[in-house]
Amino acid sequence: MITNKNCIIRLSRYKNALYRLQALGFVKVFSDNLADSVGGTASQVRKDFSIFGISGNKKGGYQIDSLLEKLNSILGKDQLQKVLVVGAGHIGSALMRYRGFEKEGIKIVAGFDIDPAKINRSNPVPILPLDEAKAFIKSNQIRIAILAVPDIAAQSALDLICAAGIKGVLNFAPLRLKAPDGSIVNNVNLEIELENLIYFVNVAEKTK
Amino acid sequence: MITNKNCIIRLSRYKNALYRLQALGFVKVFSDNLADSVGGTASQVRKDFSIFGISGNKKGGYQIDSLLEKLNSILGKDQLQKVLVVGAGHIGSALMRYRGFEKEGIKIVAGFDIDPAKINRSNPVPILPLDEAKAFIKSNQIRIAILAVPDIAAQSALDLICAAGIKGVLNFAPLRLKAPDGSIVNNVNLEIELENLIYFVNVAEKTK
DNA sequence: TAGATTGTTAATCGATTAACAATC
DNA sequence: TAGATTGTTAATCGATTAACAATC
Repeated sequence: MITNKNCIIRLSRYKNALYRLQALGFVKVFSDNLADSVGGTASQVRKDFSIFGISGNKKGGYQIDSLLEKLNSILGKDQLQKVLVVGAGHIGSALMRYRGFEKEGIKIVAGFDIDPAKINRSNPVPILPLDEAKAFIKSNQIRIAILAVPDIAAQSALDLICAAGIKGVLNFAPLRLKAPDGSIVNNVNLEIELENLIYFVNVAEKTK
Repeated sequence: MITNKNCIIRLSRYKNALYRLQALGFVKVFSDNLADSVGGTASQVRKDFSIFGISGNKKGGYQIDSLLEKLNSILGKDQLQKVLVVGAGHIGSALMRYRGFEKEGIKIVAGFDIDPAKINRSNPVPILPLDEAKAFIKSNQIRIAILAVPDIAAQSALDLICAAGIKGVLNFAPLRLKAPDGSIVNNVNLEIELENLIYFVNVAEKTK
């Protein structure tokens, strides 16, 4: 099955839109409606669904509840996803306290840091010494981590957690990391996001 | 000039790579080297440059310092970019304290919140009442903002700051906002980033 | 000069969109 | 039935890559 990142992101958006439609009392949806809700085309909605073998009714559109079941299953949302945060600095701490993940079935189960002053085992999300990460990852079978450590520490922290069993990492350090074999690293680069925004704002300003 | 977001992101990466090469003592660079540093192809490097009329020497590659000058000018890095943060919750506060923007010439000049308890005018980055945002934006001519408020407040906060003169917004609220005319909204959706990662980790697991 | 590298055009690749037969 | 919507194939679009003449 050939799928690109954008396609999967659209599945997430469809899912979110479907929950909103469901909350409004809708029971079924047409590719047309769904396209409007996420800002795409009806063609693309049907195409995306067909890639995953999701089918509707030739005239009646799609049942929202069964569509949600299928999307949730594809997106791995039929089980709670345990995630850990490496780095308890500003960004890492904010993510540990962020409440938005819960409703998506994502639970941050622990944070890790090398700084002894940051350790706090009685926190709602306990902050543990990085030394203990390996054992924790193995015994809790964690596969996903958020990396929010200083640039200089990022590669070694990545290597450490991947060696312990982490398979997917969301990296906030603004540098390109070498993903160990068998692991995936996605990047959130805030500096580059802002630079990008500044570029397009400048362009819009000039062409005005 | 037709440019897509990916192309501009690559320009940022070239810039960052060039600073690293410069720090290592290099004076010139070939499209080949640069491609290696950012994980692209030499063709694409030359193509990207040609889009912006950047030329090198037929045999001698590119002078790093003059190349950096050109990239910095394109990316608007020849002047300090003043940015404000709307929402002084976990994420907003973390961004205000984040030191990584400075080295990119991006300065967070103020935060805004509706909660009187969050107001702190003597903070290194002062946190002001949202009421004052309009006057602040106008008198300081701010064009870029980071939006980190609860979902429910996001659209109205966006409308408010855009009406005051904000042209580009980096939005952290995980919902699709309607950008007022003349303004650009880019989204950082952490829930969707994690969902995406989880999907690809699951796929890798299955196909193994 | 010979060899190497650029700059640009052409070819390829992949993703999106349009079209339409199937069908409820 | 007539009309509307899906599912899929074909066409289009845009971005990336390859190729190569120009040239240092």
